[in-house]
Amino acid sequence: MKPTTLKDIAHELNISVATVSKALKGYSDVSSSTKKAVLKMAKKMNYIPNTVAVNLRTQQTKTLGVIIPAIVHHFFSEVMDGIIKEAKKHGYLVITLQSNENYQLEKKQLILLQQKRVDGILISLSNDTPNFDHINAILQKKIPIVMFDKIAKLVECSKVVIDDKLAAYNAVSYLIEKGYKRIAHFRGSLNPQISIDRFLGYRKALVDHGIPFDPKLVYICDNNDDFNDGYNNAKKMLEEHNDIDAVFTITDVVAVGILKYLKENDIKIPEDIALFGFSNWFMSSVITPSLSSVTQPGFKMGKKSTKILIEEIKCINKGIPYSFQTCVLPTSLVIRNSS
Amino acid sequence: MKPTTLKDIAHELNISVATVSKALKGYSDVSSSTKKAVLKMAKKMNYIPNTVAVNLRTQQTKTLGVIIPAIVHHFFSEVMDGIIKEAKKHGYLVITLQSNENYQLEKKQLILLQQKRVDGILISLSNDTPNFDHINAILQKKIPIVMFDKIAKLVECSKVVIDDKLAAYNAVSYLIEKGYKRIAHFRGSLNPQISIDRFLGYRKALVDHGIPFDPKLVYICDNNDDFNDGYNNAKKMLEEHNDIDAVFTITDVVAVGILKYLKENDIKIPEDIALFGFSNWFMSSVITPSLSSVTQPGFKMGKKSTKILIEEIKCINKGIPYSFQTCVLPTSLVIRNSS
DNA sequence: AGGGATTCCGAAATCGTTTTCGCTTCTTTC
DNA sequence: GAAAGAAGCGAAAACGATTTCGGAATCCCT
Repeated sequence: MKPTTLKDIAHELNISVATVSKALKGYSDVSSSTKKAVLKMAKKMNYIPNTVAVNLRTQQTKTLGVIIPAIVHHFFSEVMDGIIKEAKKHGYLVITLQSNENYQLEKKQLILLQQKRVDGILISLSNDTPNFDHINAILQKKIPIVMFDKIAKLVECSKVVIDDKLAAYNAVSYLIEKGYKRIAHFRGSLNPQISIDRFLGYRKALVDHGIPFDPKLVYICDNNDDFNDGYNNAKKMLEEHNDIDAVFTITDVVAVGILKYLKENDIKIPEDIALFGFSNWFMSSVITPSLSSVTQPGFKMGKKSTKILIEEIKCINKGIPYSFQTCVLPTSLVIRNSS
Repeated sequence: MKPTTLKDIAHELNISVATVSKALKGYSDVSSSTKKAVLKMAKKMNYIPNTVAVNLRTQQTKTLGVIIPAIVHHFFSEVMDGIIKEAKKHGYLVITLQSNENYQLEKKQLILLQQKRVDGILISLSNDTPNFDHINAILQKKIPIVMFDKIAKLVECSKVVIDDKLAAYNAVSYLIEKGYKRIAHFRGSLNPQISIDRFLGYRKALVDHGIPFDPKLVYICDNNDDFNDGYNNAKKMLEEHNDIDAVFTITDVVAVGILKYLKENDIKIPEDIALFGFSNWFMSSVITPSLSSVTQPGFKMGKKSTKILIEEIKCINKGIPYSFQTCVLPTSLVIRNSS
């Protein structure tokens, strides 16, 4: 009924627990005959080591904690895939927590992870995280944290990101070079760095190409419902302006919302209004018209973040110092029929 | 540097570890004055209980293990959302593992979860899982397992599913009633129950409506690449038959693959060929033409599975017997422009 | 004042490992 | 044949909590 323990094996073999443990772990001070006997008995009794006990003894859990805003999101599920696969490669398990874009919850989840004594934490910040004391508090306890995607520039830890500003700059520059002149921007919430950076890239592209920046052309999508944010703001935009010829959006789903509204109102894409999304969701390649977008390497981001985190954990275990790194993953433009 | 322990608090207050523990846990045999002092000191020293030690002592981890084929999948990410949220409600954390549709890996992951001493396991089987000994082995150790979506009917444990056969039956019946007569089926791998059931529903609908079942109209999509499976088999189908007027697919992405091929070849949907998908991905509502589909309540499935699992864990802890339940979640047809 | 009840606290066992250190026993060597 | 070295094993401490049980101190009551 109860799982087999070392003690059970030791008792069965009339030897000590210490010897059993050492035999199983390949210590050299165990004769090959007893080692063989232990191995055999362990298999016979279907021994499965109790990780909880091991964790307590070794003071590490071989477990990583992950906090993301939401898992039902193509990008984040790709990141999770990368995290889980890379962690597995190094013998780590991962506990997944969601912040639901909620600061209070994010704080609670961090405490939970500390209780669980995870060896390290991966986090992508929630939209309404106003300060980073909760992150710094953990860092200062020497628990390594790697931030990805939605990061805080001011926090001193390793980070894995894309160059959001540059990517946005390139996308908008492409639109401009294609001849579009009145380009609106559907941005995200005001807080997150990615939202700020993509906006800055948008603005810089305009200015650099001699197009005046008009704040009235910037719409904020911050209801955590990208599709309807896009749809509703598209309506609003068309009521307020009749000269928009392109829209650059914070993410593909917003663009799809716009697309829906435009099609319903017989506005041609890209002839009347062009669209350019961000993140390159699978969906974007199959809708009509297909949506131009910026690739955002979620899987790689997950893998790289995890790799860095595990390296840092290793350093801490060995007591050797390490320095924080910021890894910027490359992006590219995928040009499709919407622009 | 090291996290505060009960011993640290006890030492600081010149009382015993036992008393500190009891004070923190609200035992009645602690005077209110010392309780107050302990609480204060715990806060001052920023005490965070070590779950690993608690787990070892209490012999449970308050952790659930989840094994799914892949997390990068809209349906499974919804399930995960449901699982994580329901688990959190009951104070459980979840460890996510992927089987990559691989039987060997699935087995290994199960062992990992046992090592971790999770209190219960949620699993959706991989496509190429040929037998269920590995599942039964765990069940017989009295570790509760709840299967969802891709289940094994023969395994005796609780299950949460939809009625795949009925849902498929309804979808195909709808097509027939709409006047479609030569209806092909793009099915999944041969192994999984859901794939079998949806096929059976398809066949029964034909037969019940007096349409002969033609095995030549069944195409197998089993390359773990739904989109291209749909695309390539669509090509094949059109080469082999010229009278198909509708296709019912195992999942939406397959249908989207077909859709792509049909559009490339100027075959009108639904005039020439109608399409009916399964799972109702978000994508299906925004592509052109929008895709009819069967709703598959992923979030609910995750929640319900977790709820049942935690109930079973409770029963085990209390030593009261329980019986396995099979919960069949309702589905419905979403009729859109593709049929 | 004496007895019983109550209140409060702590020693110690326990969960299942890992790892150090010391103790035998055996082998080798001159 | 004695000293030195090696080989093999086990006792015990430790990780950080929980919980039982018993003891000491205080209280109340006649």
